[in-house]
Order: sequence, then structure tokens, then C-alpha cells
Amino acid sequence: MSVLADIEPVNRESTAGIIARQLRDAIMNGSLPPGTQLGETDLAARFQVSRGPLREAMQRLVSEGLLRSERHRGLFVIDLEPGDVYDIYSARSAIERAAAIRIMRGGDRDRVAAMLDDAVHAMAEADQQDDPAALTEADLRFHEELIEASGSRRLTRMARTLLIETRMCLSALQETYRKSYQGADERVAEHNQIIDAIRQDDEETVLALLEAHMEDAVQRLAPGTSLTSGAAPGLPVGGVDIA
Amino acid sequence: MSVLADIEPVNRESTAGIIARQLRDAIMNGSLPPGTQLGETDLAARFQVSRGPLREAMQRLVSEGLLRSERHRGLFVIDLEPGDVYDIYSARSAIERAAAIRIMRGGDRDRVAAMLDDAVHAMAEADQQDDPAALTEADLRFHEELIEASGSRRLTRMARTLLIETRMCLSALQETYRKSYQGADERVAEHNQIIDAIRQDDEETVLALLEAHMEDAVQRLAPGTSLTSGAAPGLPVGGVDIA
DNA sequence: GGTCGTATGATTGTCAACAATCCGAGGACG
DNA sequence: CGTCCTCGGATTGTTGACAATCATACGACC
Repeated sequence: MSVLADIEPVNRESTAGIIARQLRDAIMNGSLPPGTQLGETDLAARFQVSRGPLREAMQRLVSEGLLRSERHRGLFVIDLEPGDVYDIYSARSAIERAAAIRIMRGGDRDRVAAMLDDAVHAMAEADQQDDPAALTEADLRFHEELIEASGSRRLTRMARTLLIETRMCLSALQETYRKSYQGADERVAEHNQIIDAIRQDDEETVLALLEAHMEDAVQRLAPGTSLTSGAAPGLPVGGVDIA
Repeated sequence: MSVLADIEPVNRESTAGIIARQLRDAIMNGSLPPGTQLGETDLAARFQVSRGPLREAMQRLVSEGLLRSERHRGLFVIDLEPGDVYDIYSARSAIERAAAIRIMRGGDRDRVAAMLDDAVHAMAEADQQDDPAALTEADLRFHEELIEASGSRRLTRMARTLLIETRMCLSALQETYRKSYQGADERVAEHNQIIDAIRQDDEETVLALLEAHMEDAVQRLAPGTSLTSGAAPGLPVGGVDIA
């Protein structure tokens, strides 16, 4: 870990990449609510770039599923339908489960646990200061770090989109979220249990806790839906989705 | 299922989407081997479009992880490193597990089993005709349909990239693959077992078979590596990957 | 002889203008 | 009165040209 450890990427990020990241952030924090049309001229002026790089960045988000493109109509931020919360959390459950497995079977568990501790401490701190936004942010940071700690490039890439969509769910259903989930203590406790199980090298418990954590979240956000038993409402019971 | 069932998408796909799909196919079937530089002028002439839409399409593949971009240097097809086969199959295992769970808990299992039967029949037919390429294609079609049958947009999108990378692995390690895995009968049998377990509503067995299937594939493609017990060689044991 | 500076060639990154398409309002017609 | 057609405005899709950057090869210098 010398001072010259991370000077290799002299090549700065591509412009499209920078804009794509900014757009992701804007979608994530609600600056671009679901359904918003992204006018190219406006955005290009806002970013102080031409329409070329901007379009390239937007195409990235299209392939990530954060934008939907209607030909000759424009690009829109996706709006989450009722079944999407189930879809998102079911996918997240799969990703985080795989990440946890990799950590438990080949990672430096203590180091990971320490990093996750930081996130949970931030959660507790946000709770004390009664800052629900910071609490949610720290919550997501916990899961993001869990996945990054797996060392899997693909899990990390896939999770990036899912965590953005998670935040979209949370801000879309903010009122429901607040009302039905008052206890931040439980939230902190749930995450601490996961960390403990990681430290104790108890893979089975880690996976069970993660699954329960996801199940809890789904039932809070979409009451009546369940990851573990049965399909989500609105899911086509008799066949495959069209898209 | 009327005759007018699927006439809704009058809007044809965006040009960038078409080119992106063509590029994906080219990468998948080996027309663009790993490490190839994608010259914009050449490709634009080949596709008979300008560089604009082409660049947009390539940015999509960058965000999907199929291309890597070096600023002012060009875009290159990713080349799979030794640890990638572990990464790919670990991610695939997670995705297909989640898809199977969704099918077992809320899908039309018989319908799914029938569709998967078609793929396996194609595998057997390819085996009889001694056509290993067709056999691999049918094999991947099996997994693709399994995931699509889950009805999850996100699982499907994430799997698309993974299946392309899987095919890249197979063609890159074709010699190894051939040598160490002569029995196509086993391959067909393994898939049939999965279908049977789906029909019998035996979720536990389905998941176990899928996991074993992935484990087998990893050990064939990267001997000495294992999904279930321990990390892959070349995986950073002490920390997180750089990228 | 080895190393460094420089010119060249090609490629990527960016931009502004042109063409195609679509939505909405307004009016004509049955 | 309802429907259809038409036109205007705006937006996206596409193009070709210009600017910036980098790799390579060659020659000068130590």
C-alpha cells in the first residue's frame, strides 16, 4: 500500500462514463423522478457538452435498464410498476447471496466484517441524529460493500443497477416506508446479526439472515408480496412476461 | 393468443439497439475474438451507418462489460482472464438459482418443463449428428429459457451478458472442453434430471442439480477451481479487486 | 550503441448542422 | 357534431467535418 499504489489509471474516465455516472446519481437521488423525459438539448446544455457524448451516456443507462427508449419519442426514466419491487428484491437476494457465499468461502471475513461495521455505525449515527436519508444511505452502503467485498466484477456491476432501483423504490414509497417501519433499531440489529455471523464463519446463518432481511424489505415495501412463498401479485401466473 | 397478439410493438428497435445486438452476436460466435480492437471507421462502414449510432451501440456493450474502453486508444473486446470463468459461473449460478426459485414458487412448471424439453431434445439431436456447436447452442438455450421463464426482467437482462461470456469461455477453452468432457450423454442426462425435478415440484432437488451442474462446468473449464468449496485461483484472498 | 526528442499517421473525441419523425392544434368536410 | 386531414412546432436520429490525443518510426544526440 505505498503512496504510488493507485496512480496507474492516468487515463481519466471517458466523458460518456462521467455523464452516465452523473445521470445515475440524479436518478438515484430523485433529481430525475421516474417517468421524466430526458430532453437531449436541455441536458447537453446542463452538462456543458454536446449531444453526442450525452447520447452515448444515455445509451449506457438504457442497456442497464434505468432508461427506456421510445423511438422518435425520447428517453424516459423508468417508472417502477407494482411487480418491480418483487423483481428487484428477488434479484438482489440472489446477488447478495452469491456475494456472501464468495466472502464466506474465500474472502478475508474479518476485514469484510470491519468494513461492514463502519456502515452499520453510520446507520446508528444517522438514527441518533434522526436523519432517515442518511440512514437509508448507510443501509445501502452496507449492501454495496458486501457485494464489492466479494471481489466479483460481475456481481458488482449487476448490483449497481439494482441498488439504484432500490433507492428509487424507497423514495417512491417513502410514505409507506416511513409509516410501516418505524424501528431503526431493528434495522441496525439485523445488519449486526449478519456481521456477527460472518465473523463466526457461520455461512448458513449468514445466508438465512440475508434472505430474511430481503423478505422483510419486500413485505414492507409491497405488503402481501413474498419472496419465499409464492409469486408476486401482478406476476403472470400462466406464462412469461412480454418484454 | 389471437392473431393480433403481438402486433403492438410497431415501433421498431432503435438503430443503436440493432447494432448492439449484432455486435453481441459477433462477440458471441467468435467473429470478434477477445482482445480485438473495434475500429469505428471500419465497423461503421460494415454496418452502413455513421459513427454516431455505432458509438452509441458500443457504449451499451461497455456498460454491459463486453467491451472495455481505453480513452483515446479504442474499444476492445474483453479477454477473459483465468479467474473470470469462476466469476462468470458463480454469477450464473446465482441468477439461475433465483430463476428456478421463481419458477418453482409461482410459475407454470409444466409449461416451463415442456419448453426446456425442446432444448434438451435439440441437444440430443445435435449429439446424434455429432455437431458439438449445435449441442452447445442448445445447452445455452436451455439455460436462457430457464431464466426467461422466470418472468424476471432483471434476471433476464443480467443473464444475457453472462451467457455471452459463457460462450466466449467455451470457444476460448474449446480444446480443453473437448478433451475433458467427452460424454454428451451426461450433459443431456443432467438437464433431463433438472426438468424432472421441476415437473415433480421438488425445489430442493432442482436447486441442488443446478448447483452441481454449474460446479461440474467450472471444474471442467478451470480444473482445480470450485464454486462450492473455496476461492478461485487468482482471486485476491486479502481484499477487493481493483476495478 | 543506447536513449531521447520529434514528425507523422491514424484513431478517437467532439461538435454543429441537416434530415426524418412525431405530437398537438386548427380547420374542412361528411 | 364527430371525424379526418393538414400544418406548425419541437424533438430525436443521423451525418460529415474538425480538433485533440496517442502510437510508431525515424533521426539526433550523448
